[in-house]
Amino acid sequence: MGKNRADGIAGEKEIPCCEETAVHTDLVESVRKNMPDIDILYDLAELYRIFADSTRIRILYVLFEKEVCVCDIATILNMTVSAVSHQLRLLRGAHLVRFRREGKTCYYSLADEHVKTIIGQGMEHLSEG
Amino acid sequence: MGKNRADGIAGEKEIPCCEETAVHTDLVESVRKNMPDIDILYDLAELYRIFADSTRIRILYVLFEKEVCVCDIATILNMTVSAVSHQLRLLRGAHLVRFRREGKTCYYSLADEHVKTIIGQGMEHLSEG
DNA sequence: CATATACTTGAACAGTTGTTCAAATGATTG
DNA sequence: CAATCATTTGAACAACTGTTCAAGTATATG
Repeated sequence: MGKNRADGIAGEKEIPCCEETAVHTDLVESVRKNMPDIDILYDLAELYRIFADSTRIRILYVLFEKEVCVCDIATILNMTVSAVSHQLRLLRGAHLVRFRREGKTCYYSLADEHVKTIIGQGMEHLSEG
Repeated sequence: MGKNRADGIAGEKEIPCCEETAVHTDLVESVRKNMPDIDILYDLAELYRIFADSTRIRILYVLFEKEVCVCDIATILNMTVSAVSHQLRLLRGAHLVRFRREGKTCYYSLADEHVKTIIGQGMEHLSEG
């Protein structure tokens, strides 16, 4: 459901639609040519889903500062270590954060600059709302 | 729940944490200074939630081409008009698409360039995965 | 090896989401 | 104003999400 099942792009020739209007072949073809494969779009949606939670964004903002351990993130954000760990697992799965173990302690840091760019663009969009 | 309730940033002075490690005052202060208000983070998460569905991304890719009516989007993407309309309402609410009525027909188009930038950055992140 | 610490993992629960179906608008035409 | 077309809206349902709680690793230390 939420996940989504692709049905690809339909139609072939001129598709009569809203009577007057019609889906023209060249538009369908353009879309077909420029839209990435559904599997990629699925991964893309999954990537944005990771950003779609303020807890995870707050964790990322902590990591903007420096590399920190799970326990410190929990303390700073006033959350349980367990809740933080669950979220870090998702962030790790999306390759948004890096992971390093030093003795008993696990340190997390930002994976790359895209995180900052994506969040920056989002903030820009909001402020121009 | 999913939505999220902010608890702000905790602590004040040196917070002993993982015994050896400690949350230092300057880190807490840095985070407090650089992290936007929770209400803004909430809006930001809500914005990404809109991108977090491949159906909506497919709709945006159609709009990358040109301004189209609901019915045409439905035809191109092989969806019901109703499903498309529901998603367009969300996209409209996030100011990601613009809306124009001409007689019986409703035309939709991209609101601004941030949409393309955000999707572009996401695609870049994926391809460097 | 027993204990303690730092963290991860799994199950469970309430809350949220996307689609479908049916009914309701809004605008145009006869 | 009745009929039709393009679209929106509301209720309902299954599937998914984030947190909590309890139990499980992994590493270090006595």
